[in-house]
Amino acid sequence: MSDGPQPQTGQSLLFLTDEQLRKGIEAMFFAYRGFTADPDRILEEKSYGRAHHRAIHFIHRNPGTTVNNLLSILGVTKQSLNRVLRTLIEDGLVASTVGKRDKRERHLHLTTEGAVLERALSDAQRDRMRAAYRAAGPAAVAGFRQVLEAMMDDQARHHYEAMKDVTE
Amino acid sequence: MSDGPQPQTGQSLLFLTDEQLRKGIEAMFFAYRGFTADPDRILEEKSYGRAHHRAIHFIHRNPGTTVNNLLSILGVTKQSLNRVLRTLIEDGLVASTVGKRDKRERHLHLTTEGAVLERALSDAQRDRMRAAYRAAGPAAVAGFRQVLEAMMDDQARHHYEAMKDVTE
DNA sequence: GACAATACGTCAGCTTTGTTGACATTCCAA
DNA sequence: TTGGAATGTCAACAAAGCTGACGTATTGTC
Repeated sequence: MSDGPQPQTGQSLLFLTDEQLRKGIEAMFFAYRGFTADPDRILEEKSYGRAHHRAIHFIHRNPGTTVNNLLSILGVTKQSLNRVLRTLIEDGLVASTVGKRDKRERHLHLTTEGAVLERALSDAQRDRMRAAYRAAGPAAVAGFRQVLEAMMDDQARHHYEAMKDVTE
Repeated sequence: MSDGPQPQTGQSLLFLTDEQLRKGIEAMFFAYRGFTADPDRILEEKSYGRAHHRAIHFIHRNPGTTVNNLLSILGVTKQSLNRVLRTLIEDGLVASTVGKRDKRERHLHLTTEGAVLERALSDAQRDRMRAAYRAAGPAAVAGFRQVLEAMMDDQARHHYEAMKDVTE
């Protein structure tokens, strides 16, 4: 209602029609499938799943993170994360060390072997992302990131921003 | 390695660094969670899942589609789709009619009740998408769509484009 | 020192949604 | 007309999410 066709200055609001939004929705669906396809192939060989990938990715990004912190980043229950984490630790990809200051905490790191898998998964996913970025160009990429950030929940955006400035 | 800092003409290739790509990957992950959050809440009340949402969405977009066609759009096995479809048919949201020309085929439509749920889900998802679009602006939206399209598999892009011109 | 709160791990059981394999029906072409 | 291909259904199983309950070690507080 509030977005009726008010004659707008120059740049019209045509990009906010239901039809345009629907296409955006479908683009997200199809693109996300492409986004996960390449790592999925690698994971399948090792009989891991997407959950393992997510854990590995964020442990890599936040080395030494605690289980609780990882939980809130991933937005799953601890039972669910624990199952994944246990297999990764058993398989020697992730190391869990007792906290120095607080001995209740476990700090998570990738082992050398874990870092190898992380690199393989990351490379596969980045290759596709790079091709898409290159095809679309820098201006499109900026817009892409802007829209995605606006689509996040507040909590997710917080995590996202927190990791942003690791290397910036 | 291949994207070392080669001095580029004007517009640098800084947006293709591993770090930038990694942020794009994380943006996709967090944004997709937001993207599905609102419909998920509605679905939970009716004890349906995301798979039901996808089926309803694409049946709405391609009324009269066959099971096989829906299969190739959704990219799952027919057994998986069948379970979802069966509950939707039992619950009276989807109508399945035997094909006239080919009696092996089943043509799928939303019932009135199905269309009501589709609308509710669609509205919820579009609201978030609209807010993100509005916040980012038309230029960003164009870039967003460009990058997503470039990220799709060929087959997905084909389906995406095929549905594009329904109303254009 | 007693006791509540925190961080983590685990067990049991359930749901959704993906998989493979077997099977019925229908169409088409040799 | 008959055998193979295509379409869709049923059965059983696996991955990965969830809730709830409980145990243990540690921390911090009264």
